[in-house]
Amino acid sequence: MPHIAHIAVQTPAHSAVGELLSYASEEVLPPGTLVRVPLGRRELLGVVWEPPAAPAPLPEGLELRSVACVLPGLAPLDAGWRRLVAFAAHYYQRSVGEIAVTALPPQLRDMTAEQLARRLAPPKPARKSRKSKAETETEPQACEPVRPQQPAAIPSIALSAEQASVFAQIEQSPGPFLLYGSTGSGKTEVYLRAVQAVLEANPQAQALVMVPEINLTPQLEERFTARFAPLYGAEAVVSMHSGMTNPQRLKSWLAGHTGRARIVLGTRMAIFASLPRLALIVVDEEHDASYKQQEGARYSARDLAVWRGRDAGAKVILGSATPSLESWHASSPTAQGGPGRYLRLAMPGRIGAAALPRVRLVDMTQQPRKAVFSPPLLEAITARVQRGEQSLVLLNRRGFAPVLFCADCGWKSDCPHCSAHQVFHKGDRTLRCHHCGFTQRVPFACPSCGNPDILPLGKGTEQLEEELERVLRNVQRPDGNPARVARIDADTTRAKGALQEQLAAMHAGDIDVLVGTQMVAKGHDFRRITLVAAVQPDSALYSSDYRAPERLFCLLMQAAGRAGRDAGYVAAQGSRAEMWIQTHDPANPVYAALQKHDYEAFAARQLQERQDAGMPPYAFQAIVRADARTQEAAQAFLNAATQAARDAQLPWLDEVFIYPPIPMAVQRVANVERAQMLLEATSRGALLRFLNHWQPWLHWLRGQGEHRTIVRWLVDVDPLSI
DNA sequence: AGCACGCCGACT
DNA sequence: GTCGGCGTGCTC
Repeated sequence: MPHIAHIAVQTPAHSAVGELLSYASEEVLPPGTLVRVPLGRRELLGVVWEPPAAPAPLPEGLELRSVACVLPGLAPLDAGWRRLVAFAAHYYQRSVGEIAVTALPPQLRDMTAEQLARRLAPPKPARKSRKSKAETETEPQACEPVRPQQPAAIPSIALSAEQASVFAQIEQSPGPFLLYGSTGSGKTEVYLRAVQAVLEANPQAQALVMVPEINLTPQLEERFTARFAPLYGAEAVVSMHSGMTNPQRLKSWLAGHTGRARIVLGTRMAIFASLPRLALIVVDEEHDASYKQQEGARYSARDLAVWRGRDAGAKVILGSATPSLESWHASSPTAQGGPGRYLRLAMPGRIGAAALPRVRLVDMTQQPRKAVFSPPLLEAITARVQRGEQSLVLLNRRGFAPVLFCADCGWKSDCPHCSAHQVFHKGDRTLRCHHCGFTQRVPFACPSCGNPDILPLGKGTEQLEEELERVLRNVQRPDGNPARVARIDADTTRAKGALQEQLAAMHAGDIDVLVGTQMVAKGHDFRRITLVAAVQPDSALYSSDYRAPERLFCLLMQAAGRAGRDAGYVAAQGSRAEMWIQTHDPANPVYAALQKHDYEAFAARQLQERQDAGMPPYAFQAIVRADARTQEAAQAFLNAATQAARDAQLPWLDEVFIYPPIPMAVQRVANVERAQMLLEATSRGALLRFLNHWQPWLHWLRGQGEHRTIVRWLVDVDPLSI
């Protein structure tokens, strides 16, 4: 007699198809088993789930179909992984199936049982020669951790007193920890030690180490491989990020799932890795916005890390020089004087006694108008080129100019599909919309009035590079060669390996001045930079987003951290590392705090403001967004959704404040109008429970006649920008 | 979301 | 006469 299996499949987030689908199965399939099931005319990957407490009755007249096959050779995904998936689905308002299937390596989705079996089969020795037999005999079993007879000399560095004290606390207490250490204080060494400790304590333990960006994985991999491959074998360290090919991702995933991988390094997606023996999670640069997924299921890998760690009994270390206000708040003593939820561990010192860079503010209201580079900044850069030191110039805007402009008729290079300008890219003579990708040749004359003299308005990295090349043309390095300027942004690093190549050129000293977007402000360890300049950081101060000052402060602190990382080098040069900021508002408290390198004062001030205004982390938010052909239709949907919640008197509604819908900052993208509505509550639980009750109504509303025109709707819990 | 079926315009 | 446009509807 066949059994009923409840399977999580990737049903679309907003379809009427229910959470778990029921299938017939000859055998009892344990939860976590990976199966392929028929759905309509397709066959999909699914995960067997525990039966729901109250099984929904099958729709009338629907016949149960059978599980097509069980994927062979794979242990079921364990209960910890399933709890994580279930929690994320519940918290971020998605279906279990969507989270479960997207958390698996993509290749698994369209692999047949035979293909997988072949993939899992141990590679057959080509020929049974005596030599190869001898080799396979001495080789350890694939599933056993590779352990040399005698542990190789551990290439670890002696810890500073600060590092040692922090490490001792990580050993002694359960965490979670907020490792608050300034750039260059040696946080990575603490991570390495913490990982080493858990791997030594338990021969099966696994550690997960996350970084915010793909770009940062190679250097991380290098350090972890250098430290741990000699001890546990090269197989023991694997990476997981979206830059890998599908076969690579499958390989890493299998290594984690089977326990062969002891250390998994990756970006936010790695939080969903199957790690049956997880003992430690490290979230480096925990403040970074990249940990929040911005499409599909909008999860925060950092927040999930804390949850997963607690659930799995694994320690969690969140590290940052400029922690998110949420984490800072969570690690502060409570109002009653009790300990915070996180244990804060501070490492204020910079390794090697390198002083933090001196922060210099240039008051742009006192500088020649229209100059991108103030004369004193140019002088400072020039002097550094002449001394053979490197400079880094930061501007968060790609292209040559953000807009083209006709002074005669007022025409601007607006994107025809978005409420945004098309950016002028001089390199390939194009106008490009950074929102929808629409690209055109640059017109020879104003398309509106024929004026041949259309002007670039504002500055992008391309223009900075060009201008620096012009100004530094006659400046010589100590070796007599002319100054060399280079640029790193998404445009110059599109080709595979291009970024690594350019970074190598920077490390080799082939570049004197590097212009870049925030891509280069994060994490890279340039030894010979003694000057970092933010040429136009002000715009973030006038943003409507209340998190903008926090983001700006973090970015500038991090950028400042790029300067003078090699104390010996800076001292030998007889100079001091400097961070230059060109601003029209030098009195702004963000810059004042930066000048003193005083994150704590900045955080205290920001938190006070947040508390006064009743904003996160003192309140909890969600956004409901609707996209439609017209702004009216999008807002009408949101208004109707609010009305439906009121009419139905949904539970918890009283605990939630629903703001009226407003157009998004970029109102139209690719000819779709976008509107959003903010929800606020003083209790996370109330907000969540309300959303869970509301969701079916949003589905239902979508099907009602007048709202059929809606392109999509979505919920963003704990949004990062509003 | 896929992937069907279904009913009307310009082409080998 | 077909190829194909995307509107509507269904999937355990």
